[in-house]
Amino acid sequence: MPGEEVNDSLEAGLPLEQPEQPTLEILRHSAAHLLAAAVTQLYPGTRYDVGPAIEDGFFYNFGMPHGMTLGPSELEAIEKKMGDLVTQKIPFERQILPKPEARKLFAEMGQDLKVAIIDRMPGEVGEVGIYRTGEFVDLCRGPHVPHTGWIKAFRILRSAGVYWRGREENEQLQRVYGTAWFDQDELEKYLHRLEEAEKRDHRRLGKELGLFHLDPTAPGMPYWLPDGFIILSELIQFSRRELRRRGYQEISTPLINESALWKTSGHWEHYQDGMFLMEGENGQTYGAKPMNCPNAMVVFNLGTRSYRDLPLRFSDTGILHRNERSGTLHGLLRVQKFQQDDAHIFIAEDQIAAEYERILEIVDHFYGVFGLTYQLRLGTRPEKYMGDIDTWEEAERILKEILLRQVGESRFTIAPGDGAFYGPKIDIIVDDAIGRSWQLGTVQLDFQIPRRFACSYVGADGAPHTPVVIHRAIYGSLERFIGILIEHFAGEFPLWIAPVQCEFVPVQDDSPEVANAIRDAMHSMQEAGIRVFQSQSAGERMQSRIRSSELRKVPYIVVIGKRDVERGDNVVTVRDTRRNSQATLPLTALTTQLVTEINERRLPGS
RNA sequence: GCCGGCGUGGCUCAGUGGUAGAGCAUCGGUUUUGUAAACCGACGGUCGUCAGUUCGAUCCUGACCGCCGGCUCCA
Repeated sequence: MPGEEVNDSLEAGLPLEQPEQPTLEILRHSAAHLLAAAVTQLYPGTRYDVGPAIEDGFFYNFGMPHGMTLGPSELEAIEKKMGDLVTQKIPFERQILPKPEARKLFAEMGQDLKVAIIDRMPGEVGEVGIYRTGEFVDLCRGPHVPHTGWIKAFRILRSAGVYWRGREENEQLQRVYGTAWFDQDELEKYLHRLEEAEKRDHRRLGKELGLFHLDPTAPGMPYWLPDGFIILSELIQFSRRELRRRGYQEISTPLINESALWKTSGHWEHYQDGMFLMEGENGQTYGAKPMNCPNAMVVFNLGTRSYRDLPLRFSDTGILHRNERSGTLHGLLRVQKFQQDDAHIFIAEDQIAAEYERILEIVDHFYGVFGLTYQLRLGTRPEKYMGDIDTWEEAERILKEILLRQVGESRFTIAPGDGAFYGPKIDIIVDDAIGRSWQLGTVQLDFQIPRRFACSYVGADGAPHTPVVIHRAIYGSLERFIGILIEHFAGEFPLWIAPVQCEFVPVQDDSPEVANAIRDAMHSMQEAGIRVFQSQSAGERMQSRIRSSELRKVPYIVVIGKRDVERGDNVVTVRDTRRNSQATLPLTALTTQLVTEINERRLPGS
């Protein structure tokens, strides 16, 4: 639901055609009007702004009288009032007015926010639509349901303070979010879906499965606990192997650098707010790195580089710190400490397209391994940018061309102003459990920073040239990537990254024979590289242990008891918790099966 | 940073202006069990922090810290 764009042209103008059957979108838009009608009735003097239908619901923004804010008790009253208006079956009445007349109407009602919308409309619009719902009048193109009685299944969900027109320097309005459906059953289903999504929440699963910890003494700076660390290191190991094969060289660089470095790179001027700064002994200022790029420039400059060395690919899985505004942190998905599978690739200008192609191939490979579907997004020149506009436009043109050629117009979007301060970028976007979009990987084109560090290589012509740099991260932030993975798999990870791959449960825990059999079995699986674990807690019943393994989402549970030992054939019964099935097979066969599943990086259920 | 909400034992949550409970987990004992919770008992909290109101505050007020939902910002 966040970041919804409100398009004025949809809000105001000539009314749209009424379809034969109202759609969900129409219903929700009408619900937004109903909400505004309720609020203006309850709180006279309320100024109303915009109220569109959004995914799964609707909202409306209000300028409340006397700086009033909307809390739970107000929301309850509003929902009740809406219910009253529903039973009255008030018709939505359409009217078309010349623009000046509409302006006058809203001005007389003191609805300055509506007047502002009219004033922002393009000059060629001569007439606008007005919808009346009893006393409530809204500037609107519609269409709407015939009357308020249609809005039977709705729920007010929450309120939020939002800046008028999304700009921080503007007045803050009160936004009320709600959801609406055609019938009660669909509403219930939606609320149920929200509950299900909550069970996949990576913060909840992270705690339940002991993957990571966020301590109040280090807000937004995750601790990786043993089981979570296994996931982290498996991902890094996988990436390392793939990158080495593709000609990357790994380096490691300082976490803290003196401000001189940041001044050279431009971070001092353009990114200081996002950095943690500290004093040095002699009064110098140091900053924890928010990005690895300046260090990569230092490494590049250590030697005389030739065009024959390019592309020169330095990967750096460094830990970064970014000082975020409080209130923006969110579990692993928005943090102040994270590790990136970062790399900086130094190339000649004519190598840009080919290198991008190679990188986008890696992206496709990596995301495919996890079964993640992603969107690409081109981020263009931001307000705070470095360098000259011509270079920027050239870079943006190159990236757009690459995207058009590689994936086609339908597979990417453009986010104006979303580029890094040193260059435009192509981002990889993935959704979380409740449909919020997050940027993971990023492939950024940079003509600026190498110039600032006076990087150069000797060209085939014998003359010095400035390299172009591609900053790229495939996972992006490992923290964020793992957060997404937790939700994507609901904690049921592919075997190759599952912290515990196989757990052994004894039927009797007072039998030395059983204990020995388990020890031997575990040993042989460990030798094959499988992460095995023995169920602890003496005195528990087998059922209780199985339950506890299931809750920790252990993929395979092997139960061994006296009967198995007496048979002496090394045949075990394994429970496949993902398929909820059981199989009886020789231990060696089980080992082979798991090793194959790990090596093939098979997805759960495939 | 802004708006709203929340902050009680390791976890999930009750509760009251007279300094607190439950279940799970942990620990001890009994049980030795064949595929999602055996039974009995014990330990455990200065109720986020700091001020204030009050005879007395976990409960009321304020500030701060953290968290949650949005806004803004971003990997």
